[in-house]
Amino acid sequence: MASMKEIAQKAKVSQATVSRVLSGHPVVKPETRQNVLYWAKKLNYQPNAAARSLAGSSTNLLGIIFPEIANPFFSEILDALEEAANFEGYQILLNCTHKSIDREKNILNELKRHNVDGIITIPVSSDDSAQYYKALNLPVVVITKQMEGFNSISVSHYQGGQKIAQHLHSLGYQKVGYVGPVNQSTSSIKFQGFRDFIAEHDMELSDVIETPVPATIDSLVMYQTTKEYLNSYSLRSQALFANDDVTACDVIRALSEKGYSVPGDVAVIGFDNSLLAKKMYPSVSSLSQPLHEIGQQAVHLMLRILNGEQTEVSSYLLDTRVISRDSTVSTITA
Amino acid sequence: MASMKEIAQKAKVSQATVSRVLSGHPVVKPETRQNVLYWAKKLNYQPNAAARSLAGSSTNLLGIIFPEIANPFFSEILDALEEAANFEGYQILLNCTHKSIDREKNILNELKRHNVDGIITIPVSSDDSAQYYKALNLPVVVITKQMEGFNSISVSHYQGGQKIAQHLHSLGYQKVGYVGPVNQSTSSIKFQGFRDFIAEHDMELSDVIETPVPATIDSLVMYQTTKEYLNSYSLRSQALFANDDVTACDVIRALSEKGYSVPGDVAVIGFDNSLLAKKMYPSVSSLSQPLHEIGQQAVHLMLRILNGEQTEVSSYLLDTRVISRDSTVSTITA
DNA sequence: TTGAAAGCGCTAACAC
DNA sequence: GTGTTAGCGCTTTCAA
Repeated sequence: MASMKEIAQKAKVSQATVSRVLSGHPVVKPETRQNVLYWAKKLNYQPNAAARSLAGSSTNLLGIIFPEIANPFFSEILDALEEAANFEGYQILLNCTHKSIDREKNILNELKRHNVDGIITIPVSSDDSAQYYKALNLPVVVITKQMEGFNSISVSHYQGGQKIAQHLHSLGYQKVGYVGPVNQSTSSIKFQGFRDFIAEHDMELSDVIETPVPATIDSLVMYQTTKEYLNSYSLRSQALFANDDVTACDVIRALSEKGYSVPGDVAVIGFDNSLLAKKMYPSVSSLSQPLHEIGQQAVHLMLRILNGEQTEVSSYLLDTRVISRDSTVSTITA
Repeated sequence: MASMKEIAQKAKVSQATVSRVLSGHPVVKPETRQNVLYWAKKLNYQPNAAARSLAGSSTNLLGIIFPEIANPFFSEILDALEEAANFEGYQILLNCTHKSIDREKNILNELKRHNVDGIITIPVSSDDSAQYYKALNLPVVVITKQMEGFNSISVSHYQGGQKIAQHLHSLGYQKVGYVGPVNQSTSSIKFQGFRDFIAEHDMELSDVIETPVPATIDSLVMYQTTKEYLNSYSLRSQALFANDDVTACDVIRALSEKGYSVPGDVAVIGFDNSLLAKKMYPSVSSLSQPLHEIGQQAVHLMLRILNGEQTEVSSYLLDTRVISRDSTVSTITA
């Protein structure tokens, strides 16, 4: 690969001048600049990232930490993240915790070695992960959730839960239920918003189907738990709020297999508005998180931090809205 | 961050000795080694990747090039790729072409700058992309398709098309149709296998719904094209082969909206066996590509190349099989 | 078995 | 405006 040295020789200037030209330093004489640029182009010069990094400049590397990739919710965000980062001239180092805090620690060490300029992360735990990120002393942007003391881009899960309840309320459903984890961080917040709205309106929480947090997207645990519940109890709800779209799909399957029609007998609404909700037939109503925007904003926030334009820590909450589809209001003509 | 120099000072040896110990050079005296390791651990030493790279060793960086991320087919492979790579101590530089060959060229330059050890890619075009990869002079592994002159891990799309036809044949469907692009590389090969099987058996290709290649996963073009076809012609097929699972979902929606029941009136089968096929209700029959294995094998093949254990170019074809689900054989009790 | 020293390609401070 | 020079943290000869 062509180096600055070669360009310097061809252009008959010093290597420092080449550096000046290529890093846009203004003092160079126009014709010298032209000449250097000519040779740089001719030799298809690509700056050596390692050398740049070593010599003290930035790496233009962003570390990305996700719990899981093969989940439409995450992969849509990743898509946006990649696009925004590359547009801004950054490369992405992709890492996956699989929800293990030990993996997360290792990843953090790896990213440190590679001198990433910053990290955009969905941390394993909002409580336990914080110390490790703090110790890095690097710009960090947390996404899809909040972590005390860190910049974040997310949505209000509490308000999301409320909006879901409100949607069901506006459709006239009075007895409603919830399917999902009840103690896990974001899930419990959604649930709380949901319950609070119910309590304040003429509604009743008729069923709570508590599920474990699934380890991977392939887990059948939400389906199984729902199926068992339906086998053991008679469902009292007219509408069910599923903790996310994956769960919603599983709930619809379980209900359908037990002979309930959706939404005829029971309405179902998910959370995230990921690909699954859109592609299912009947399509699944869902609370829309602006996935693309989360990715984009995360990158832009990171850039502001790197440019010193943003120094104080802040949490940005993006807007959500209910996307009403077939699973709560049928448009299907029988 | 602790450097070798610091360790050298603490351990009272030269920096060269520290390097020897940490890179596993055998000549070091055991007690010296122990001492150095003690300090390395104590200072939580992390080797500086840039310095390593610059000093001539490998970067442990793998470039990954995908056309798109927010597609379950790709994101499942990416998941496996990340896991295998990290397990082997490699970091992944993720890049997305969005099916543009210009983007692809830029990405290749970016990866070159970062001195990646190798590239695992789904090239934009099996014909036009080749030259740019060749020019890099880096180890390349192509996945999910084949590219002349390059190592690859994929499945036989021709055989896949045949297996689909065979599956439909074995279920007694005689009039069958196809939905998807007919001229695009892999799609046309699937279609050819499908047609050849039909020609050799007592079957008839009754409908061909040609669609454009969708630009993104959010494209509604397959749905729309199918809907228009159904509006214009009366469907003659008893079963439809959809070019991939995303298309299958769209086809099921279009059919259902037109009053066809699936599989009662028309059976539908997809290709890839991605998340969508599994999570849909009714679930979608599909030709299973071993997505996890493709990712894993790609990384392992890359390692063999990097270790000089594999020098000649070869194409590996992994096994596929039909996963029979609700959309071809209903298990749903009405 | 260990140390000294060169050099990877670049940035940035300093001198002219 | 431009050249010279000193590192950045490591790997790798070459000597001792």
